Amino acid sequence: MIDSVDRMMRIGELAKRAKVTPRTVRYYESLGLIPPGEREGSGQHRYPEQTVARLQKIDQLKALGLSLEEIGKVIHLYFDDPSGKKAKTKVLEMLRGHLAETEAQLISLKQFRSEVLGHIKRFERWFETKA
Amino acid sequence: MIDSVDRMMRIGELAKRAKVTPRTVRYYESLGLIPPGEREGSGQHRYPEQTVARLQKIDQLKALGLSLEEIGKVIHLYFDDPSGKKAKTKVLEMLRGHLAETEAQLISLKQFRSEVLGHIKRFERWFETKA
DNA sequence: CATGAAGTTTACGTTCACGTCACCTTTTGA
DNA sequence: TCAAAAGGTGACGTGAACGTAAACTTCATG
Repeated sequence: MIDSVDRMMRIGELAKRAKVTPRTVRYYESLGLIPPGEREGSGQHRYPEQTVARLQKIDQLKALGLSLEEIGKVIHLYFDDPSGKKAKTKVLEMLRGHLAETEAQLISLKQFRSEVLGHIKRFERWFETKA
Repeated sequence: MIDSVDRMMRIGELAKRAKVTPRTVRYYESLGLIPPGEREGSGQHRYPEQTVARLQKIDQLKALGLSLEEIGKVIHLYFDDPSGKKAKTKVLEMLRGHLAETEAQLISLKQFRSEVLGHIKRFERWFETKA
């Protein structure tokens, strides 16, 4: 347990495991999306296991169409273990807001889908009348 | 008929009629999306009536979500092939591609929604056990 | 201990679809 | 005729998310 808890890795391994490039890791770190890797005096960073999951979560959120800036506003909710009622209340608030945004996105995405489908159907009808 | 056939206009009029800016006209021309306006020795361009329709068609395709690069691959079909069948077939292909992306996004967005709902429920349970 | 792989910082390059000067030439209208 | 309006060209700006090169330091291995 002790080993698995404080096993640290350097940027190359972290990047490979999260399927991103070291450049991306540094970029995200500069944006504060992932916690700064501890420096071992030598200047090299050391990252904990958890950071892999964090990078993967960022990737998931990106796939949802969120910008890195938007991700920055919510990513900590996934990894900070908030203590105290105030903190949790606030997290809950933010989650609800996040959910609302997600619902809104769902709606507009469905809207967009039906538009595209409409275009396709018009094309299909056009082909029928011509065939 | 003769008049309407070779009535030529300068970039300002063209732009106004197509509801774009002269900058956009030049940009599209540089990309080959519209045929180069004839130069009258003075260096000024003269565009035929048809170019208005071409700009409008570009706008329509943009509204469908096609990039200017994608539009470049099909726009000539609308004006070379009078039936427009080839063009529409190709646009249809592209739209299907876009639709596939949209569907994929919808799926992951729904997944994400249920994750967020899970978080909220966990918080609610936490509040219940504490209240 | 020597070397090559890996890591660090700095900083410019890239894509998209134009906007916005700047500076010069041509056209138009009173 | 002469100033204002319009046009032409070149080049830099925008914003997001990194890629890539350069020049140097540190790590790991035979």
